[in-house]
Amino acid sequence: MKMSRLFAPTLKEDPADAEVISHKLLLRAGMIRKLTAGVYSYLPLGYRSLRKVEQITREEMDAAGAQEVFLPAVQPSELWKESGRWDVYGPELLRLKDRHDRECCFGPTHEEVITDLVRRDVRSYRDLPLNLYQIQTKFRDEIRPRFGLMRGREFIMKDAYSFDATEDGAEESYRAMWDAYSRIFARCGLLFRPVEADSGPIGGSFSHEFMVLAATGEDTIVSCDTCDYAANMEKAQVRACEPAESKVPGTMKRVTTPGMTSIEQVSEFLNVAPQDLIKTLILRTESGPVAVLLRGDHDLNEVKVRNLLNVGDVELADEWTIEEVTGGPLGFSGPVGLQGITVVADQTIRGLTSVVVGGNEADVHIVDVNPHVDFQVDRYGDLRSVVQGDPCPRCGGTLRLNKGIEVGHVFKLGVKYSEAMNAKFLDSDGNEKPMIMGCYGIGVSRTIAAAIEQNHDDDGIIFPPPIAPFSAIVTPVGAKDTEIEKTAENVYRDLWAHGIDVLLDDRDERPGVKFKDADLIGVPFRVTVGKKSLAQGKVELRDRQTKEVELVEVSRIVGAVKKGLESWKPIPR
RNA sequence: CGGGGUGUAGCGCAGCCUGGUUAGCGCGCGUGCCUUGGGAGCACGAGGCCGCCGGUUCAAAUCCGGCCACCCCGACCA
Repeated sequence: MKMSRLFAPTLKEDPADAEVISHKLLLRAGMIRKLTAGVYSYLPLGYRSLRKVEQITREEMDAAGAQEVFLPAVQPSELWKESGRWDVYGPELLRLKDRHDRECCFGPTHEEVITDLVRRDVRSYRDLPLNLYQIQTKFRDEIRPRFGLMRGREFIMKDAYSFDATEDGAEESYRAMWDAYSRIFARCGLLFRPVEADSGPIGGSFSHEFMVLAATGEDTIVSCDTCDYAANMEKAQVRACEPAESKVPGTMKRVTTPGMTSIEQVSEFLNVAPQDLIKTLILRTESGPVAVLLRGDHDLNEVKVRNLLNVGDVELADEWTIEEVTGGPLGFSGPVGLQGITVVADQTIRGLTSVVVGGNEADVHIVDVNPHVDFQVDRYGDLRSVVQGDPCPRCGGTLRLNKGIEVGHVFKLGVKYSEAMNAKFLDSDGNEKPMIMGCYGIGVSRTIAAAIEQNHDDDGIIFPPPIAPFSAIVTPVGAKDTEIEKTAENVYRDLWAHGIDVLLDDRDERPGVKFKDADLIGVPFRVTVGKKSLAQGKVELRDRQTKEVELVEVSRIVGAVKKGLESWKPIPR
């Protein structure tokens, strides 16, 4: 492709409405343009990159035994009512009406459609296992789309669905997808980590998220520095700790703490460490209010509370509820003397003695309080979020926190949809059973954004070659010079003939402009054809990632570019 | 949906508070000259429903009201 004909409008300045780096660079590099909030057009460069991610995904999905299909984007409400999600999904589901006033939606996901498809034609265990996937546009009407391709409303997703006759088979399908995903992201040239994720009410450890490591990621990944334990923040377990030896309990005392409502304030005012405070959070749940006790320096993990209490949703209670439940105002809640409310405590509390708690009265805290002596706890559990340096729940090593971007999710669905939608098969024993399902998603467009978040510098994008729109660019520089132009053209044709996606910057621009654009759009290798080196029969090969320049004889440039592309490795930055 | 902010040329912005000739600047775009190893220089030029609707006024980009769009923070996010 010749640059003079390429539709890639690059920008010198950051567009005002872009906040994160991938969004800015995608716009500046002329890869995408916004149509409306959370909805983007892919220009040639953006679409080429997208297609490369798609192609890698296809190859690995096919290799893993999955088959590609293409399902409708517009779906009838009947299917969603059958699965029960029409009423549950909420405003994120884009609902439409056709001319006959029939309700439809634009698919945010395809469990309903695929389950319907499979139940019609799959009757026997002999037809299982089956794994079908598609790459398609999804629409989720997010409350607040942001960050360009990172969280659009319309986006490209690869979604796969597996159907198995047995639990073992379902686990095997899951494993195959897990492996395929690892290969896909590795082949894309990305640094990533599969992490355990909370699987919600279905239970089990059958959910993993694939996280691209990037300092700007929105999600926090917890990983062990000794073993391969890795989980997201919601799921990461805190290693059970031994109860402390019971010291001789002191006698609790009420003290005045005027206006001291936060842990920091109380800690400073009474001159005690936050670790010696207990914070008492009042939560509202569908089965009434609950008091949760945490050590002062720890943070609540709502998912863990939901799982322990087996409730659907929890939220922090408002002032009014707190006053009703504890008798005191917000900021002074404590477990001593609490009546008629379930008290659950993080396991860490078990080991504490002589702590400070709220007095359930304005401007009052209580010091020298001892669990089990001065108050009772109904249930203990792991209720806090992991912090950097916590011991690994598996091996005792040290846990580290890193930022990441979720690009893939593998999930064991079980029989949720097959039962609701009557997707059954006849087993070898003659019994009708629901199929066991799994679903597996990759945010294809988000992967591009994540790749940029992970790989960029001040000059622009540093695309890993497998997903770069073009692998190389030939840049003739210097005054109009027939020999330079001719050599550049020949090198370009040569690279092209050897199957390398190559650009020729044939624009009548000054060298600086060409260099800036090549860097901005992230072409992995640049072949500069200029006067100085050409006098020795050589051209320059520059690595976008390392910025290293190598002088190469014109006749050897194809080999040098190929070698560079093949030996490319992601560098943590 | 709550809080904050912004809509003026393709992009980035000034002008608005304190209404008044022809609405500016930088980049980009076109033409010419010149220049050519990291976003050059000069000259000329094209390009505007000043977000939309209504109101106040002799007069509105500017003041008032309504609406719309977009961005940020929060709640939310297979």
